[in-house]
Amino acid sequence: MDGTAANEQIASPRRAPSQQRSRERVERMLAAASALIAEQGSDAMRMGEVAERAGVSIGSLYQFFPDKRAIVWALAERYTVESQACISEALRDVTDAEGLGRAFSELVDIYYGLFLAEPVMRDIWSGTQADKALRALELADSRANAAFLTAVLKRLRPDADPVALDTTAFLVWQTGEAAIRLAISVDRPEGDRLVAAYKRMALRELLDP
Amino acid sequence: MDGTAANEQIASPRRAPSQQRSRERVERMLAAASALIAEQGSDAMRMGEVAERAGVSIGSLYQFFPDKRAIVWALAERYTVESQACISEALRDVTDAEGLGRAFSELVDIYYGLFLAEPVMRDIWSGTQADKALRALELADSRANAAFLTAVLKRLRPDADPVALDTTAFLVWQTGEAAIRLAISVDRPEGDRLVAAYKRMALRELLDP
DNA sequence: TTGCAAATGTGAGGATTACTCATGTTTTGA
DNA sequence: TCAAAACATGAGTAATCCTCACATTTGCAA
Repeated sequence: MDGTAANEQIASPRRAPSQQRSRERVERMLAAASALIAEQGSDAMRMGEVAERAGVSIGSLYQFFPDKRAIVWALAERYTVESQACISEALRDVTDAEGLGRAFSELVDIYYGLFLAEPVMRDIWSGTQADKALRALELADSRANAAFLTAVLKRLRPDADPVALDTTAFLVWQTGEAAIRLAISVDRPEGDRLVAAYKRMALRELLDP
Repeated sequence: MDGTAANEQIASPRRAPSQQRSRERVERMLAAASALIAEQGSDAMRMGEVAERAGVSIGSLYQFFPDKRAIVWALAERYTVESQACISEALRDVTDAEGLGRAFSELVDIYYGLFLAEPVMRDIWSGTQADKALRALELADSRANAAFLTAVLKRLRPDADPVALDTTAFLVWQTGEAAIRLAISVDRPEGDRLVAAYKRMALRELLDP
């Protein structure tokens, strides 16, 4: 996993941990950051607090992370990799319209549940769009996820315009993330209704050219 | 990312300008902030720079704006008020499905154009979701805009479940904003395709229960 | 006009925080 | 064994938001 696509702009180089001891310490730093983001949000997260909670010095933090955003970025990348594997698997074996309907619905539920349950993910995807680099990561991630959808669509409709299918998949994915973000920021019952409505709308677009 | 903690919920109130002189100065402050946001983004905007460019002292800035966010908020509110009037007018006279189709398509184009043309708006709506208060404003704004759509839907389908119509309108609006945000962050031709695809998807949902 | 309170204007300085760097400690590998 | 590389430290630096004590201007009643 290179992940250099969105890394161009920031990337002050930092040493990667090569010893067992430092690898464990980096894990503690990430865990501390994750906990703090869950409690207060990434904006309110203080580097000194991360260091203190991880039981390391401020200097050690900067030994492995070039700046504050890099910590959030590292956490975001983990979720990204994890969820991409999940999506790839869910859509791999889809061969017909009904299968797509089932898989898509399931996928939306999984994402919705993930956002509801993971405060860090929630914060990262709804609270760091100000950051150009993270926004680029999100866009690249969204494109990659949409590509799985595109592949399925091409299998279902081999004669359709590939560019149109690509556009549809990208749109469906991006609006899906928006719908879920919306759903988690309102009351639970309304959120559930919104997610259900989104599924209907998106599936119609996916299944009917 | 920001210099100072924003742990407090809402900014403390500040005196509103009551004299002609101060009203003009506040205008200059907002104009300066707008220009700086257009140039560098709201995150990179420095209060000292705003003051200097407006030809006022730092203290004067804080006389009328409790903090940095308040300036961005004030600019955002202007656009909000303006666009709400536009939406209300566009949807007021819709009485049939065809009319809704036309009005909706037009509205999406207007929004798309606005986002493309106004760097400040672009920054505000894609770069301030980190801010809890601004996110709340955006949500309230979205709800208000969706309400215009709901009113139209109720006129077109008086027998349908009002809650379902409400959900549909809210979903369509929110995903529309997401689609447009996506469209302006990719290449122009792809953006145009995405907006067109969104229109198709949303209109199908709006017109067909 | 005059006087005075309220509104407005000012900018040096307080407070916070991301980040650096000189220096000390531990691990590696030959 | 020992030198070099990796790692650890935390006081200090720079940047920035925002305050506050004091100066100036404006509105307005006497």
